[in-house]
Amino acid sequence: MFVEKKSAFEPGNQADGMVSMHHHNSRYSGTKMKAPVDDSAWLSFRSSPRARLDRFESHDILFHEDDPATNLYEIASGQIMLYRLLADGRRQVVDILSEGDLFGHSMTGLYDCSAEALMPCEVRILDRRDIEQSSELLGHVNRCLMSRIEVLHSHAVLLGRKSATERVASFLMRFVPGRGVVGCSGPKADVDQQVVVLKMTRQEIADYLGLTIETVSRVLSDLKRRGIISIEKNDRIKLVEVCRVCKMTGIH
Amino acid sequence: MFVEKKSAFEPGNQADGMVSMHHHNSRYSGTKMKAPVDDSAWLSFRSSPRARLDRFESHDILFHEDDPATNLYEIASGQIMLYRLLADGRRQVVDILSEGDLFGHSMTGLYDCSAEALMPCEVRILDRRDIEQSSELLGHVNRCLMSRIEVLHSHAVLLGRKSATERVASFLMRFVPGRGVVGCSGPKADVDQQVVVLKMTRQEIADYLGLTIETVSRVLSDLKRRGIISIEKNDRIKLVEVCRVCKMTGIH
DNA sequence: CGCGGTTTTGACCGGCTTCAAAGGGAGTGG
DNA sequence: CCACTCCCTTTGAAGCCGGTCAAAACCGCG
Repeated sequence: MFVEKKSAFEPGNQADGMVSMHHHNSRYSGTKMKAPVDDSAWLSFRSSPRARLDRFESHDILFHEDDPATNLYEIASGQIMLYRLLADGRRQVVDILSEGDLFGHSMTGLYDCSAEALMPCEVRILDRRDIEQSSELLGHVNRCLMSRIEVLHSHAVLLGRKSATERVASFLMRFVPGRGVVGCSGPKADVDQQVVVLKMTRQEIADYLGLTIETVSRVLSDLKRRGIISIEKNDRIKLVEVCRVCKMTGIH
Repeated sequence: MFVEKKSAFEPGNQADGMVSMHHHNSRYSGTKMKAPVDDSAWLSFRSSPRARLDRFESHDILFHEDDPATNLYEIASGQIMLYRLLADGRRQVVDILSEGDLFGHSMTGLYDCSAEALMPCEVRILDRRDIEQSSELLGHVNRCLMSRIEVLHSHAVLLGRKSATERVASFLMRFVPGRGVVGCSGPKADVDQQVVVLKMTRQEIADYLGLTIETVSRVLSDLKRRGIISIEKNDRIKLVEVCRVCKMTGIH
């Protein structure tokens, strides 16, 4: 079975410029992308019978840190977070993956982090050995890994050098199509609004941003008070003026 | 020209259990490594005339963030740091690379960070197009990228969730062969001592650990006062008891 | 010895965490 | 339909860790 990639602007649920985390494809994340790449070999491989499609519900754990790394996964739909734990229970969410992203690699034979579904997900389970044969497939895996590395670099900057407000602003921008992680292509239309649907609890956001739940909450309240966002329903946050949020990320 | 990988314990400069950053190969970083992998194709490719060997001095900049990503590099000897800057000058060192590590990949056509030599380095300049042909070569690149991702995950935990002391302890352990980044294999001998030679200034260490220069200095002074380390010469730090440092990393 | 750089130390401050309590929303049962 | 519970989120008050600013110490070098 092959699940067609959804556009971030399909009709129906995008009337007011809304976008959910669900629809944002981050595989080749963002705006600066080079020449288009031929991934036809990958497309036919992933839809071949060798790629089993599996389903996970919200908060299902696909694997734990230190489990034997048996599978390689590709997200067909939904979002997965990867996290690590310290011995005393401190948690750091190290990455958030979307449609098209690969995960479950390991150098050591053991997964280096845990993987948890942030929402109902469809996931393809792939066989490493199939991939190792073909340079086209390996090329695709390569590009996915490189993309991950660039995102992890951004995240290191966020965790190491940004203030709480800048972190939250960056986090919100992450879910604005074409303006997240990588770069800002400027306002897209006259109405520079965007509704972001967060499929993460405050605790998960905090663990991703290296903050506490209280700080995340306080920053969001503050942004609301200043009229920069409006919180429509705890997990639905409207960016009243995307550019203003963008300017708070610390990048510009 | 082909530079043989050096053992961390070659005779001569290792008499007192000293190890410099220089001799620590982190390519397949650490202890948990799975089955040995055949990299003969890579070894012969890298020593072919297509791989030009280049030399950089300490603090030479190989490329800047947003430069066109023309080259792919492999470190033959030395260490390179990758960093990103925010608009107001805040810097975050996102990775530190050693012998065997690859860098200079890009999804976007532009480098996503700057690269600076931490010491005199020999670097092989490779051609992407040569690599894209062969699945053996791509497999090697893949493993290097996966290894980077695991290190970046560790670093996210450090930046997001560790105290200043834990960060510095983790940093020091990074340069103890077989006990850094990935895992701790326990004390190696009766004398559990190790001299670490830092080829980074306090500023660079601070920018790597997401701290200020003053905090790094204060933590080191504190560790010295408590007899956990002794600072022989600003860039030569002796870990009096490696296990004690290890226990301060927050991992155990 | 004097100079420029880096590193260390000190004093103070502020942002984020911690601890504690109140608020809100969804689901359940009376 | 409302009361009650549970869990998550928000708000408040206080404390602390690390940042900031400033000065002293150190170190290599001419």
